[in-house]
Amino acid sequence: MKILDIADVAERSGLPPSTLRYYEEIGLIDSAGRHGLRRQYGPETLLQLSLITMGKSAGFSLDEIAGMFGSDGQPDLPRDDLLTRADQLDRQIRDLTLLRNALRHVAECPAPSHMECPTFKRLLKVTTARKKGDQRARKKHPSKR
Amino acid sequence: MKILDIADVAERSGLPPSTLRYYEEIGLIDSAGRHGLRRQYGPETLLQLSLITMGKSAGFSLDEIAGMFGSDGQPDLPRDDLLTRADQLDRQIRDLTLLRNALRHVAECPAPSHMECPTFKRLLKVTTARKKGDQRARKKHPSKR
DNA sequence: GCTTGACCTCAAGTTGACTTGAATTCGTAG
DNA sequence: CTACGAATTCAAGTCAACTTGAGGTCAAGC
Repeated sequence: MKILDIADVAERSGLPPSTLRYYEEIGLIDSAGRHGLRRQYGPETLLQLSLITMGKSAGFSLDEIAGMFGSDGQPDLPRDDLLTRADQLDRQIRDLTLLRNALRHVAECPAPSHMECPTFKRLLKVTTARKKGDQRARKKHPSKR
Repeated sequence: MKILDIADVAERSGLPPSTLRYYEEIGLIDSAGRHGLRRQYGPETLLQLSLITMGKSAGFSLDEIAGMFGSDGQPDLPRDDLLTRADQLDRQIRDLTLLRNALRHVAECPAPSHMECPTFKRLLKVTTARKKGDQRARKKHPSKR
């Protein structure tokens, strides 16, 4: 079964057809052809959609994701950029881990006020030490619409 | 130095004053008072802002964050909910780790086409196996605006 | 060969999270 | 006491990422 129509892809990816059309419109994915009007997709589309979904949950914008993987799904960034992204992710993973620990902690800690609890404060202190220069750089590449 | 005015908080948190006002407007934070018109904040606000920033980077909406921590910064969810959130985070951390590994891999792998590379495909396969029931449950708690 | 249902297009609407701008109000330095 | 600069309010604007709706099209089953 090499070819999937939009309903199949929607079903398997969990994304509504409108979103798939939208992603195609902004050049994030490509359809393999049409059956009548109906869009048909190759199986690699499912992988691309996984990448996109992962990227989104990583906090990347669709624009940034489009920058990481061309519409053919091939990563097309220079090595350095990819590694920079990976480092960003490392930081984010650290933060999430912290947040998770904080949540688990407050779920178990019997202290009446968590802001008083030394463990909790320690958890927070780490992330509080974030400087102000770290806003995500706005990339303004010519929107390909 | 117990009390900070909005400029200090902006400086230390890295958030613009407009955002701080906005957060206050939607009930996410509270100001401790005014000096003339100027908002003054207690030091705990900085911690709350860290939590908010972490939560955002974890992909939570401001509404959800408001649900996790009351405007006093005290977590006020039942234990079970907190643990559920923590589990969500675990999954997300797994995904991000995967994505990071994928990025690092393609930065190093010499294969001409990554979609052919077995290592890359294996990395993707894991997340592709996501079913469709997993949309984040829309919580419709009465927006407190 | 006609109906039907799922898909199509295109424009417009929505939501969340802010930002911007005009007109106004203070506290402080001179 | 006046001027200045920074903060204030409130309405409106912006941006990304979709969704919705009206009106049209097709291929497959009957």
